[in-house]
Amino acid sequence: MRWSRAYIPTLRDDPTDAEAISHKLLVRGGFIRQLMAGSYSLLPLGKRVADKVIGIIRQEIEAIGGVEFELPVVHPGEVWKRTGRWDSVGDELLRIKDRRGADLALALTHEEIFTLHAGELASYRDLPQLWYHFQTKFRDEPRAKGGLLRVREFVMKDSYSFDLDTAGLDVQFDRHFEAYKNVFRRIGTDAVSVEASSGVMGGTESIEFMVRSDSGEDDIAICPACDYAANTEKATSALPAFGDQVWKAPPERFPTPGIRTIAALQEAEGFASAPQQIKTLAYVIDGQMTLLLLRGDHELMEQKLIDGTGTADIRPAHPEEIRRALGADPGSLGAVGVSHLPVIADPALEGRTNMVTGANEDDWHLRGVDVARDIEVSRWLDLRKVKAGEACPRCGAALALDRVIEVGHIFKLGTKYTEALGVTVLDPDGIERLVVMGSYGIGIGRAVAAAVEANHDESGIAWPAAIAPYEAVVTVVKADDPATLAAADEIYRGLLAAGVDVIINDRDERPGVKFADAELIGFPYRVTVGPRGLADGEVEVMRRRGRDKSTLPVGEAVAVVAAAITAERTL
RNA sequence: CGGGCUGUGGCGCAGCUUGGUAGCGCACCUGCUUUGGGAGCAGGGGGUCGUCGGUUCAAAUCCGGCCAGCCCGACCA
Repeated sequence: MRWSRAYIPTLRDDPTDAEAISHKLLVRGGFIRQLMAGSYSLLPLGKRVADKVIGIIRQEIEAIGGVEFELPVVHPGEVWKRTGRWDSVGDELLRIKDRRGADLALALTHEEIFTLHAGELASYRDLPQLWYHFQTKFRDEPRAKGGLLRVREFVMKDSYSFDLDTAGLDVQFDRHFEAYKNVFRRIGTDAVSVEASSGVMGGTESIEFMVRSDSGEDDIAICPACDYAANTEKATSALPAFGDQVWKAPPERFPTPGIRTIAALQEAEGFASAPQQIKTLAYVIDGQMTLLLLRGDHELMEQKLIDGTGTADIRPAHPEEIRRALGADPGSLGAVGVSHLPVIADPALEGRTNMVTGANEDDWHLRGVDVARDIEVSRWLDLRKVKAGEACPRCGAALALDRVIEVGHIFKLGTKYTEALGVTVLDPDGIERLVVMGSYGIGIGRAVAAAVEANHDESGIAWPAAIAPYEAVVTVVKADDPATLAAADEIYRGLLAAGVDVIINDRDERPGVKFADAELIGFPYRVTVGPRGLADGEVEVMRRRGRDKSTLPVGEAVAVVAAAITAERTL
């Protein structure tokens, strides 16, 4: 490609609306432009990178037996109604009507439609199957942000496995796990796999692939000593036993005028350190007011509540509701003596005695509470958010918390969708069996952004060769000098002939501008051809990563660069 | 959805308080000089000031509605 014929609109300044590094660099480098909130056009460079990522994913999924489809983006609402997601998903699903008034939905994901097609499977002999495609999804996120990191419209690779039983699903799941590790390594991200919540997808087990970045929106707990790693939506930790002093008497009321917070109570009373308090939260779950109990210094992780109760219909109770149900305002609540409401308690409270909690009367608290004796717990459920430094549940080492970007997610779906849509096959005994499914996604744009987050420096992006928009740039120092241009052109053609994806910067610009653009865009190799070097029969080769330069005889440049790129391409 | 903020040429911004000929830097075009790390000089092109309405002799500027975008939070496969 000749730069003079390409469309590469680079910008000198960061766009004002960008925060994330990948957002700034992708816009400045001329890879993407925003159309509206959460919606980006890929410019030619962005398209080339995305295509290379797609190519790598395609290779890896084909390698584990995947066959490629392409499913529509506009779906009949009826299918989404049959699986129940028309109602359960909410406003994220963009609904439209056609001219006849029929309900349509924009694809949020493609479980429904792939499962529908799987209805043609008839025999166990047809299984296993592994189907995938690259297709646009639209999710009407309330708040898009971070450039390509969190958008409303995006292309995803999603694959779906169909098996006769869970053993088959396990095999396909494990194969995806390996394939995903390969993909993320090849695109230059050091992705870690973590246990995850399955959210509204349903299913029994799921693993997320995470890339560390301050621009991320998820947190993971990761053990430095063993292989434990989990999304904080799911992570747990081992807590040391708390040495409570025994209090034999029944709970005792004591006045706490004006005290409404755990911190204030800890401040006021020596016997009420935060871990000695019971935090009481009032939530409305599926319309039912419920008390949630946590240790005073612990925080609620709402996703655990959703996963544990099996409903996403949860919200904190309003102050009026609380007053009506308990007779006190938040800050003075407790579960002692409460029998008319369900009480869900975190296991960190199990067996604790001599604790402090609200008395359900403003300005009064109770001390000497024995959880087992004084509180009617209807259900124990891990609800707390893990904190950095707590002990790994497997090996006891201190857990670290990292901010990450979710770049891939694989789910064991089971029969949720095949059951809803009636997808069965006959097994060897002629018995009808529900097909067992898995689903596996990678967001292409997010993977590109994550690769930038992981591969950049102060002057721009430093793409891994495998996904760079071009693997090399030939920079013509003096484009209006025929001899220089001719020499550069010869190297350019030589690289093309050697199979290198190369662009020649033949524009009549000052060298500094061309160097800066090359580094901003992040081509892995730069060959600089100028009159000064040519006078000595030399050109300069610079590797983007590390920016180490070397001077080579003109005649050797093609072979050296081609060899270096060939080696890096397959890393 | 709650809170904060912003819409002025392709990009980044000033002008708005105190109404009166729309301005700066970058980018772009022409010429000359320059050319191995974001050149200099000279000349030039380009803007319904987000949008609709109101106030006024007069609105980028004051008032109101709407729209869009950004940030924090809630939310999120």
